[in-house]
Amino acid sequence: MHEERRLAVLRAIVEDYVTTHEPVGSKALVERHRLGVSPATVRNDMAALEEEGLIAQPHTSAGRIPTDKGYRLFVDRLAEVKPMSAAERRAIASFLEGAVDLDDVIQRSVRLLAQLTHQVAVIQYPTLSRSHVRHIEVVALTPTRVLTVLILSTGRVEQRLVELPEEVDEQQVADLKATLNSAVAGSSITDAAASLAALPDLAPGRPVTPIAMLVASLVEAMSGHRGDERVVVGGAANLAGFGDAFAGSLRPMLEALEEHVVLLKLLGEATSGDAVTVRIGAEGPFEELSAASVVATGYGPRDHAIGALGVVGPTRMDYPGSMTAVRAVARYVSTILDQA
Amino acid sequence: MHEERRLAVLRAIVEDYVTTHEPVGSKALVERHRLGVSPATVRNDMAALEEEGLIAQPHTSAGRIPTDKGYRLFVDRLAEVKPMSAAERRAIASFLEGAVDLDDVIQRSVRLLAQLTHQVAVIQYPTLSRSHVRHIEVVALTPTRVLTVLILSTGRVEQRLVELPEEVDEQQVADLKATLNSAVAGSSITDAAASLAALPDLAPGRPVTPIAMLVASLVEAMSGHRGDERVVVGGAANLAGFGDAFAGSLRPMLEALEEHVVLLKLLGEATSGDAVTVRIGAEGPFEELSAASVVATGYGPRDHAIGALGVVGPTRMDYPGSMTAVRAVARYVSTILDQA
DNA sequence: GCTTGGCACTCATCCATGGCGAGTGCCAGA
DNA sequence: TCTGGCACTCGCCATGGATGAGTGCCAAGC
Repeated sequence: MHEERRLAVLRAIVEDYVTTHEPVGSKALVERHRLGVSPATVRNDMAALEEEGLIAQPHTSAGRIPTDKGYRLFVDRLAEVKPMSAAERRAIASFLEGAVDLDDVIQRSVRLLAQLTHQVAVIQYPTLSRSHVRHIEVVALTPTRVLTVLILSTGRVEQRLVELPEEVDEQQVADLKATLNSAVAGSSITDAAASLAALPDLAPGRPVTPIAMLVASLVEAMSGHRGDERVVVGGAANLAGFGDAFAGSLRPMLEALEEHVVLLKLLGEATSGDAVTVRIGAEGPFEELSAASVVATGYGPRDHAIGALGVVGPTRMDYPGSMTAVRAVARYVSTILDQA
Repeated sequence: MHEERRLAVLRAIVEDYVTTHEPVGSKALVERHRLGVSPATVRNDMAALEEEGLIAQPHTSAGRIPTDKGYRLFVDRLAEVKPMSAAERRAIASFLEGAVDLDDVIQRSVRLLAQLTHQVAVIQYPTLSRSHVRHIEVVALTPTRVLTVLILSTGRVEQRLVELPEEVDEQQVADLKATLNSAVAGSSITDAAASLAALPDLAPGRPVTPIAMLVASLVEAMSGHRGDERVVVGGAANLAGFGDAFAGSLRPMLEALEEHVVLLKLLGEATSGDAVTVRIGAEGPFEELSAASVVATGYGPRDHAIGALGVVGPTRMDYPGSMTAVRAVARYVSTILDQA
């Protein structure tokens, strides 16, 4: 009943399968890992592991491969944190430090993450809901054409062009801008949206319609109607490398990656807490991704994640390595966004 | 020497191969197309076509498939313009008319095009160089932190956050903004960049450094350093459908699609003139895409394309259909951007 | 009671074989 | 110039046996 050794065998199976991509047999196992026992013993352990549903054989006379449940146990209890090499740390820092704006940070991060893990990387833009308003700008381009610009603490900028039914003059615009800023600057975006919704009533003397329209455009921008849906995918080419793992299901995979809604839900799950979340295979509600695992985590200030990032790969991926990379990149992104 | 019939045979071969994806033999050809001659005759014609390098056999006892040269001749001289059905027109219109801003137009268009052609669609954002400046906004967020916003005639908005080494006050900002707008509003972006580059010298009385920095950020934004590189890809999932055509070369394909520089060059070629450009197989300088064809065209006001869009697919694609779809979508995008 | 070597057994993979059939090229006749 | 006929080529597929990796079980040993 050497429970320990059985787990050591499971770990060895996972590690070997992840590197070779081939079912691993008892003999190969004892050769590659110094388990100190004979293949026959390992076979007995394997039988027990199979009984527990942690490993399986693709066909009768083949070696074993881990099941989703096996990977789960591996991730939860067996995986050791893989430290980053100094070289890797430096690579990350130098890769990201040249970024000039938010788009650039996101762009670079997604590439970096894909490159580090050799998998498909996914990054969500900072959520509007967790950020607060830094400034509101209102610009009259023509008397009936006004641009509203919303600048958020995350560095994100949302703008809306509003076509007005009647003219407004410079003074009105300046007044409105002052009113808006004093009302909402500094408050969280949800509070701000609420304050704004109450605003037009407060100024009954002015022509109601244009201002209401402008405020509406801001509220709409704040509600993040479209903004929140932004996700960036990188390293899709790595999908080709997974070849055999996704043999038949390449199309659903690609579709899921284009279907940002799915990705957002996936990343949303990872946003709470600051630990790295691992979703393995068919765990969770996404059938399209039942052959894939997701390693993700939130980024942003401690316990106030404003976005999430992660990687998507075959279930037979290098979990420790991916987790380390995801954690490291999230940390860097957090600090960069913080100081911006 | 029935030159005509030989070409009819070529056309038939292309059409059959495009639909069946299998080498087409002489017998099948006379059955499916009323050529009015026997298989034997067709075989003679085929031999001649092969002699000319327009078709080829994958192996000795197989049917023929068109070569790149064959497709080229088909596209140039044989393809008939395929009219759009009323239903398709309506689908396009309804698909695009709900768009709220530039991002949305691009997003919807790329999806639409992918859906219409069942291929990978690519759209370039409107180029900066062809547009002109509508307005410049300068906002001091804090005394040392200024946001410059550049609003272009295409609806595109570029913003840059500038960190200043010394403080500026409201008045300076307002002055600068007025100066900038009177200097460049309405002029083309290239002219504007030139004017701005000359500006700082014109105001020797003011603290030179902050203003110079702001102007520099605008010039940088205008030069489109990063802005011009924006391309959106849609329908990558359709790659999976090409399966056999790209069997081994799926990875390079995906890489090329992520490598926006390549796509931009590709689309750049199509920007001149308002005809639909077709690049078949290894034509052109992109080895990564030697197994693919590109159908693209510019969009924007007549003879002043401000961007390009198109589809990428296997050489054995439905050229007439793709060309029609690309042309139609480009036209709709042009009108929508024009009225925005 | 756990471990181990031995052994029979299962099956996927590989390769050679041979039949089948699609498709061709050529030729003689209309 | 077209057509039917005919021999020929060659990829595809199903068959079948050899191979070998890997297993499960059992009896003996520590």
